[in-house]
Amino acid sequence: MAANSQFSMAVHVLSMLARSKDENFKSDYLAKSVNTNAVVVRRLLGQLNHARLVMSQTGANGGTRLARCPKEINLWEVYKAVNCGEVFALHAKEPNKDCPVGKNIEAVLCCLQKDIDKGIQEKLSKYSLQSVFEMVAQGTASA
Amino acid sequence: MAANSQFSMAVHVLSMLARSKDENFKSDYLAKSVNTNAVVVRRLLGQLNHARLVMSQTGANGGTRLARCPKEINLWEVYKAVNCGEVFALHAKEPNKDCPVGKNIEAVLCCLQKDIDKGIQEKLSKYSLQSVFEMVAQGTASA
DNA sequence: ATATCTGTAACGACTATAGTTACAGTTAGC
DNA sequence: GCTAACTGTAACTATAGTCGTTACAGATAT
Repeated sequence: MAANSQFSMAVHVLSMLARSKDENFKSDYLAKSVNTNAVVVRRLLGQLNHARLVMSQTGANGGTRLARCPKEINLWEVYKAVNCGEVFALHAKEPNKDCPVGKNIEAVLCCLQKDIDKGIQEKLSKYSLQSVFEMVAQGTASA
Repeated sequence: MAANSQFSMAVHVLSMLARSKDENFKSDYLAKSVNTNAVVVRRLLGQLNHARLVMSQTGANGGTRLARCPKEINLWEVYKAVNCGEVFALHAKEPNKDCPVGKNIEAVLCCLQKDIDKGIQEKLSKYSLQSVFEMVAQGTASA
C-alpha cells in the first residue's frame, strides 16, 4: 500500500498550531518540526485552509493559525481535508460485464467502501484536536 | 492516495470461487472476469493462499478453490491478507525530536492507526463471503 | 510423454508523492 | 514608498509502488 502520510503531517502541524491560537506560525518553522521542506508544509496548509481548518496570512509577519478552537476541530474533518481517496480502490479496469460476478461486483464494493468510511468516521470524530494535543503534550500515547 | 485495488480484486475473485467449492478455477478464467492478466491474479491468489483462504493445485486440471466455506470467511480476513499497510502512513522522515510535538507525535499517531484499524475490523468482520456472494448474485448492492 | 496448470522472476510503463528551486504577490514596519 | 519577510504555486527531478507482460521452471492428470 502506497499509503498517505498527509494525514500524519496534518495532525502534526495542527498540534503545533494548537499551542497558541493567536500566533502566526511560519511554514519554515513548522517544516523543521516535521523534518521536511517548507513548501511541502505550505501545500498541506493549503488543503487545510480550503477546509476552513486554518487561516493563513501572507506578507511580513504572516503565517498560519487555527481557524477554530482545538476543541471544535475533530480528526475526521482533518482526514476528509487531506484524503481525496478511499481506503481501497475500485477496479482500475472495468470488470467483465458478461460475467455475473463482474457485472455486479462494483456496486457491492462501493457499498463496502462507504461502510468502511463510516467506521473510520466513527472512530476519528471522537478525537478532538485538543485531546490529541494533550496526548502529545503529556507524552502518553494511551488513547 | 494511491489506493490499493488488491482488496477489490480479492473480493471479486473470492466471489467467483464461492460459486463452487469443489471446482478448480484457472487463473486465466478468473483474470478474464476481473479483466486483467492471469499473472496478476496468481500473485493475488498467492497472498490469499498464504492466509489460508484458498488452496491451489499445480499441474494439469489444477487451479484454485476456497479453503473454507464461504460462510466461514469474513472480509476482515481478506483485508488483512492483502493489505500490508495501514490507512495512513507514519512520517517518512523522523520528526524533529528537539520539538516537544515532534518528540511524541509518532506514538500518538500509532495509537490512532490502531484505533482506525479496529473500526475497519468492526465493519468488515460483519460481512461473510457468503453474504457478499449473495449480494452479487442478486444484483442488489444494499448492505 | 505430453499437454496443462501454478509460481515466480524480470522488465518496462505508468502514476503518485516528496523534495527542491524559483518567483510572483502580499504585507508590516520603517 | 522601500524593503524585508512571508505565502502561494508552478515546474522539475528523484523515488517508489503497482500493473501488465513475457518467460520459464516445476508439478500433475491423462
